[in-house]
Amino acid sequence: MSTRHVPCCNVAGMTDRRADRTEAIMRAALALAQEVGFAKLSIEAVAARAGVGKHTVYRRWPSRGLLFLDAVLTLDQHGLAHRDTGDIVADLREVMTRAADLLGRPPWGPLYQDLIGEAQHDPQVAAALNQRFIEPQTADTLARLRAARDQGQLDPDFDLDLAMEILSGPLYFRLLITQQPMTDTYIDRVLHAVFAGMSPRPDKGDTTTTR
Amino acid sequence: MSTRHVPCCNVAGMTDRRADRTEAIMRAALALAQEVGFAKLSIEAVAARAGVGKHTVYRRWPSRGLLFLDAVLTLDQHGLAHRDTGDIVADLREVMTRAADLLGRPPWGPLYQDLIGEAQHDPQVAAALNQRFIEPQTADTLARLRAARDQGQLDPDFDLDLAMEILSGPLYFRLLITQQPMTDTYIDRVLHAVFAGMSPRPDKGDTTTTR
DNA sequence: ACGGCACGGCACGGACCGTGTCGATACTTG
DNA sequence: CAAGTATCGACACGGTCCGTGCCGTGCCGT
Repeated sequence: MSTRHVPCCNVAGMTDRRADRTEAIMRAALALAQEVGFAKLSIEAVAARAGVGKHTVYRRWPSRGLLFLDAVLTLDQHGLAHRDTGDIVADLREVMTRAADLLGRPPWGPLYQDLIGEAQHDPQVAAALNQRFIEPQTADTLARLRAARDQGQLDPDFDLDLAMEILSGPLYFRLLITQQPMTDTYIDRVLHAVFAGMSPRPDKGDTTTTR
Repeated sequence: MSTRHVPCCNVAGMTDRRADRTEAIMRAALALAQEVGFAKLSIEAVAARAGVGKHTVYRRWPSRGLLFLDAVLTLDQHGLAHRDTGDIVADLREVMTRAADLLGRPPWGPLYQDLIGEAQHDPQVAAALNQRFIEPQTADTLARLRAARDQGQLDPDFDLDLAMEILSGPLYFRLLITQQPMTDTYIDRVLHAVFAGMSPRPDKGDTTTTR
């Protein structure tokens, strides 16, 4: 009874045959999703591609959406942690640029988009996505903002939570709604808007407009 | 050969039997979607509920997603047009509040959420949603912002496009990602952040934080 | 050597898909 | 009013995929 009844995604520490199948299934799901998109992703096809019986998939994941979530969240999040160079805007810009590159462009962009789409239909996917990706990410951003405020770079009553959502919101709006590209200049515009209005130093820089 | 080959949703001007079926189908789709959600919405069930053959559905809509789009966009958009009372912030707040009520709460909230979710999988739905709802809405917002700038309420180099996306983005972020409610106080915080930083008058008001 | 467990393969009933056919019905045209 | 035509509902079809049950096999620890 060593590794039994582990519901899903407990890759670390599994040296079993079980771990091999789990990884094979996720890899197959990822490859197929890139080829045909999540909408046409079937458990049957994933199992076949992974060289695995359907049961082996169903034993691990209760739904197609949660399998897809696990597969997509294998993406490398290392670049999305904030450094502290002392310059809050530069540090935020670095992560925002990397996030836009990673989540807004192939190969991960369309998958991430599909994942959020599925989260709109399936509450379990939505909850897991928040818990396993969004919340850690926002916590990191908030910590960096709080450090900047403590260092006196931001006004003491700077609204950290709101700033985080104003930094993220427009990027998600572009990704999910208008589906325009998230360019570096756009990120700069957002940063300028937030930190010209809310920081103590009214340092006017570029107001470059794209359109 | 009068009303033939009208692809879809040409309700106005149809007095045919065709119009009756079209409306019956959309009503059935809407009702079923509210009951079981878009994920479990099948053409068969819609046709059965509408008392209609499947062909009658397929003749009008090429996909389940586009049918759902037409059904959802029957919502009443009247309250989402900006007035011009002379106070840009008040006018924006009015529409934002109404939009949050309409699109963020039952009965339309979950449907709108599902619709955006489907847009992530289906480019046709995404394009149509933008063209038929998002773009008119943003155009209206932009027009109101431009009027305010022309009236001298905003700085001449105020970035209108960006402001629009900073006003919308955080609300969509809450609707689609964190799924937190879009409260009136949150709308006020967003408005304050944008118009404290970008308007010529640094009129500090409420910095009410919810959490 | 043995017992248990996860495995792959296979088959099943069921839900929907998208299409085809057919006779009935309503609208258009002359 | 009558002939013609487009659309309709009903039904049937092959196909895909779902989720589950069963069976024989191979790997595992004991």
